[in-house]
Amino acid sequence: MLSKASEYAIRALVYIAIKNRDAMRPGYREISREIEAPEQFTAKILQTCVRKKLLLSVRGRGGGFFFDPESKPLSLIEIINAIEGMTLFTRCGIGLSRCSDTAPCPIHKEYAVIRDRYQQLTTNTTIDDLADKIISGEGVLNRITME
Amino acid sequence: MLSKASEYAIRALVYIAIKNRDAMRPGYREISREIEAPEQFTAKILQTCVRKKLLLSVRGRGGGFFFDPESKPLSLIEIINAIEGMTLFTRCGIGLSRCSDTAPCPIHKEYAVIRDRYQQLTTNTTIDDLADKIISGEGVLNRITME
DNA sequence: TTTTTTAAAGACTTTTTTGTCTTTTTATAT
DNA sequence: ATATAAAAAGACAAAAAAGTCTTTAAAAAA
Ligand code: FES
Ligand code: FES
Repeated sequence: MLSKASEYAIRALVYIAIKNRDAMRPGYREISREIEAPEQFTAKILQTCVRKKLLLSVRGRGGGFFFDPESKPLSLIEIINAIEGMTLFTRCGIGLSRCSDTAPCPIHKEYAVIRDRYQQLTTNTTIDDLADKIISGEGVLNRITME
Repeated sequence: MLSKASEYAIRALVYIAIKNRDAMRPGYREISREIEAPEQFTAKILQTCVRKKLLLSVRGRGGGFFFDPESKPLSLIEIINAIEGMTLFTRCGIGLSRCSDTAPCPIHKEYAVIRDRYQQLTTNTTIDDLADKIISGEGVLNRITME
């Protein structure tokens, strides 16, 4: 399971990508409101993303967060790695100090398949992919308007 | 990712199952040593398992932990549920306050497949299955002896 | 009955994660 | 220039998870 920080990061970056398409640069207040995340915690997580070069920001009036239009599509795994590292994808399923093909734990074979599929999913899915789904109405980023 | 407590619980119960086959009832000192887990923390987790009726124990000389030979095979998901609950299997992949098929987040479809496979794995795998693999040499429970 | 061995119980501590608050810096608008 | 609006920075606080310590209860052996 992802950390809350990673979850907030993904939701925030998707929201930013969506607004960027309309040439807008949202601030952390707006972002945190729209993704239902704590304001200052969201700000801190976005700072981390900027420091790790996943995202750009400008300060002062009219400032906010935005993506470099030149940069290549951002995969979810890059965000996860920036926020919490890669342990989710390398750790043993029952907590042995390391995962090993040659000295596997008793669920290694089955667990590794699932863990690898999750890694593939996060590697092959980009922020833009998710933004597309929100725009097309196939998905939502919050639980503000309920069915 | 499982909590450390769940990981220790699974390893501990597998070890107990193995020893029980030789009519032995290990104590938490032995168990924690063999699964490389903190002694008192292991004891606390085993207490929880006993309280939740996953396991039996006897105090005093010659006492220790053991399974009721009458009880049905114990699946990993029952242990996980006892220790940390079911949120791993019900939670939204990007942290929306609830997961929903009708108002899905943008990775719901793909994520739910993986999450459900993990649920199936933990539902269909029993402590005895894992004990079998240790006994047959197909798997290990610690990293004490390394290749 | 006393000693020994074991789990149970619960208070306590430490570490990690999550979250908040205040001040500083930077950019823009007036 | 000054005021305003925004992110950056960093100290701080709260909550959760992980782990430890001490005492109590129970069972069996001596
Ligand atoms: S050794 Fe446990 S998952 Fe690989
Ligand atoms: S709504 Fe996000 S995984 Fe189901």
